[in-house]
Amino acid sequence: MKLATWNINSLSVRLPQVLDWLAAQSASGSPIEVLALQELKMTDDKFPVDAFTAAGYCAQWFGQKTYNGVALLSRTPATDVVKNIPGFDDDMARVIAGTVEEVRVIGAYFPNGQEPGSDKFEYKMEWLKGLRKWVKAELDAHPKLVLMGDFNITFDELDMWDPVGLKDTIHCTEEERYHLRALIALGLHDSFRLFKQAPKSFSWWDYRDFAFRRNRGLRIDHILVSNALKPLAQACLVDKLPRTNERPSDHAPVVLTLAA
DNA sequence: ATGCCTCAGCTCCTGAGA
Repeated sequence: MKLATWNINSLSVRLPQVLDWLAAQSASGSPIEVLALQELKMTDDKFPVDAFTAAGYCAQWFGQKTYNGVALLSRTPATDVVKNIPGFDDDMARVIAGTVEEVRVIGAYFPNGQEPGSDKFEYKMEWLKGLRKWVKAELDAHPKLVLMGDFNITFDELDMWDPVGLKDTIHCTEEERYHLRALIALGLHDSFRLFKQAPKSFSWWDYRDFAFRRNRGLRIDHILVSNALKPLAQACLVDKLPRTNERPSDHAPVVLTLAA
């Protein structure tokens, strides 16, 4: 069973690439069972549900005008769908959760935070606290759980192209990483680091300055698995191929393979 | 310190992203 997360930075622009990628994965013999998308940047009425149905996917979505917006695609229907964090008042569409094949899947677009000390950074910290409280309850109810998405946080220097120059900048501050480790402490694991990875492995590269070609990126898109799922994890990879497309998203998809 | 790029929208500039 393959699960993936991808911040596609406008679904209107990237829909053909998403469909191509899903088709290519299926053609390779192991289709993506669940795909979490972030940054749809569209209202719910614009969501291309027919295109995904035709591609063999069920869809749940939670859109918003201009910014944010998340979706959960799955080959079998998702049940018990939740949008945003229960109990956390939020006017941004950032979270969608559902149960697929007995696995609780949470797809999330974490706040960017803009700059340490800013209002947006404070919002990010409050959002992270709200998320943690809810994920703790979700884990109690669903031991087989995956939390994946665009976290907008690096774990450590391995996730940074320039650990010195980017020290304490947004996505790389101690305060953000504290919250990321607190999520891990609930009983989750960074599936990417369960496996040997090439040095300088990233999931996002700035559009500017030929950052992708120079591999100047960050690893900010993650797939966390619960204790119960950890023994089933077989591989976790960043698929950089879609980042070489014409008009790519600035993020690449991350793919986790779980034993059946 | 800023632009470098990309996207959406109150669209020929601005805000935001990361």
